[in-house]
Amino acid sequence: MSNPSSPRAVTRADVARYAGVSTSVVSYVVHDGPRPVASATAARVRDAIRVLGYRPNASAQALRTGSSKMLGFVVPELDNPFWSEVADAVGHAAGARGYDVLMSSSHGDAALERDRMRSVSARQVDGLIVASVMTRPDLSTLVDPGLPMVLLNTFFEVPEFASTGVDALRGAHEGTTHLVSHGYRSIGLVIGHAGSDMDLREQGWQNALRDGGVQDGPIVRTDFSRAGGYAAGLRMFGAPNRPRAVFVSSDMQAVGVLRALYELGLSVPSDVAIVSFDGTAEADFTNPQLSTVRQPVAAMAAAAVDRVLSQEADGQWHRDLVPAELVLGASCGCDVRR
Amino acid sequence: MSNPSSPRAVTRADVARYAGVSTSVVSYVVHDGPRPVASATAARVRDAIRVLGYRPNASAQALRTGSSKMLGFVVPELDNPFWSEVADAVGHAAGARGYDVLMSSSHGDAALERDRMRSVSARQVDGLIVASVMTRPDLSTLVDPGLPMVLLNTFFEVPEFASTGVDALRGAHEGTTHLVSHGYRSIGLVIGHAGSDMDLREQGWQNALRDGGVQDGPIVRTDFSRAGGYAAGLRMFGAPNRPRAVFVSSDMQAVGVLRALYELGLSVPSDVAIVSFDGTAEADFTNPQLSTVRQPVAAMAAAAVDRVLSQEADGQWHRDLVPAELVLGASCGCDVRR
DNA sequence: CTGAAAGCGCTTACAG
DNA sequence: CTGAAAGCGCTTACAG
Repeated sequence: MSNPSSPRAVTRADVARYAGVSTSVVSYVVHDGPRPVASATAARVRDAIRVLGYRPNASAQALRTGSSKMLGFVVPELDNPFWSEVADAVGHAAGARGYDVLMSSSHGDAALERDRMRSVSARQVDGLIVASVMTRPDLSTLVDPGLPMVLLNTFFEVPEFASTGVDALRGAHEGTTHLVSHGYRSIGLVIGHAGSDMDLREQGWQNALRDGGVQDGPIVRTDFSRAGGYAAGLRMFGAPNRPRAVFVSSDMQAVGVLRALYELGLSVPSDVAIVSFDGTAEADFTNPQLSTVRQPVAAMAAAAVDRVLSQEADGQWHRDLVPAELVLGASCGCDVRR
Repeated sequence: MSNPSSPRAVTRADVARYAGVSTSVVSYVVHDGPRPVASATAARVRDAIRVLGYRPNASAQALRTGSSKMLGFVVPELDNPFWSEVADAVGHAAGARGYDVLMSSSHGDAALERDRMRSVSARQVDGLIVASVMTRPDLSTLVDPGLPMVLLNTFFEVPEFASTGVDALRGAHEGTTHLVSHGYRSIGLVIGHAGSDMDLREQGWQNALRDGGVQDGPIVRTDFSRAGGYAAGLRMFGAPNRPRAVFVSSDMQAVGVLRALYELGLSVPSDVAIVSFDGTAEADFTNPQLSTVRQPVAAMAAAAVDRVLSQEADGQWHRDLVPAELVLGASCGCDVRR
């Protein structure tokens, strides 16, 4: 497919010829081993590399060594701010360790996710990081035996698979407890669709209410999107017995709730107080600024990369649980500048 | 680096052995050519492939054929909503044509961008799509001769390089003219830092004012970010002679301007009307919804992918100019629902 | 219709 | 310290 008239790329043989050495020596210089090279010879080789603009052919290296120095990252949607922050963080963490990242979007579809995992793994990636769209990933058929794999941002421990995720139970508890501490006695929940198990964010909300001696507020289940939050907001706050506050399971949904409240003519936080979950950059710039339970995206990504690069495929598995942190804006009713 | 105890991946030789044919025949079946295979034989091979779970080693294929079926995409920042929408679109467009995408962030740094381009190109990508951080990319030293390359989202024609970009002059003109048509006679500009040339969005704003018989409004130059827009907003609207309306060069900046106006106690659109540029999903959900000049991101990405895949490295170059479209929200003062 | 063989560009054990 | 050679897994021209 590449242009037939294009000049052939510079190979190790060209460098060897130019420097008057064997091809082995070129490799020894490039990798600084495994055999020693006389410094004068090495200097000649380095010169040739510079002059000719030689860079090793990564495909040949991958074929020969069995390692591509690439990681695969399968993500639900790259155009969702939360996921794009995660993708950026994965790219940073991988880059810091000398790895490039092959990113692939599953568009939130389980079948496509499986497809992308297989296709990425055929590219000889050294590891696979998957933000699965499945709540409890059915991964028995997915895994390429011997390919290190880590699930990123799972809210549950997934037996037999390495996984990294936030402590959502604790985070949701903290966010909801904050609303309780403001004195609100009626606190609703807008929550994304989970699988058969109860979402830990819902569990955390419920626990916090009970711990605070507050009755369960209304629940609206919806998509994890701005549009989903908007629909949920109209439903929850268009009703006569609207709650005084709400905990929302993602920033994107909270942005939709804000729009709904705006249209309904309700003010935040004086009519309705909000705490959401994620801590994206977008939440820092809503009006008013969202109080939100921040997922430590950079730490999660780094943990996932480290885990996948150090993984033993010997049946051991680990769960890296990272802590969430409540970041106060003005939407909860706190007396902050914004 | 891969696990030493991991089972060796299935190769073509395993399939051949299992099916009782030569390795050549396996390839013929996989690719449906170039030599014919008896249907009974082909069926046996397909069976073996299925049973063993064989997938061709992409590194070996890339080495042998010179084509990796991968495209490289170098992007300033993956966690910026506009760029993540572009990245998603590039992924879609490439996937539809059978290509995976190696994404790499330059973090807005020209030196790093060069570095990423070189590293991606060493991976035998079949083409390189670059959203350059340079206003007028100095690419003479960057290009890998023979590697098809396309610049994405350049606002200028870049001689000697294939490029794809939006018709920003026309788009900015249309957005500003819309403000003029609302009757506003004082229309400022918040514009990102460009290079030495005048940004076409600034030019379009200026042309529209002059065409409409309106005096030039104040200009504030700032970063292409929410924080940049916020600072610009405080400066432009905290002053006594604030303009009645403003054209903002990106949605992210407009989000920052909205925050500044919120803090200043000014209402949109009754005190200040806004039209911005980009048309990201985030702009659809600000309060009020931003009126914005939408870049057709999917079309741009598709054009860039098509161009890079069809490129002749024969010295010809093209510019694909895609049209922008004004999407009306409520921030301009239009009487729409939101 | 089928198969043996060359060669893509590397790394590295081995011999000198 | 240096180099000739094997082999990673493929594709495809060539021979049968």
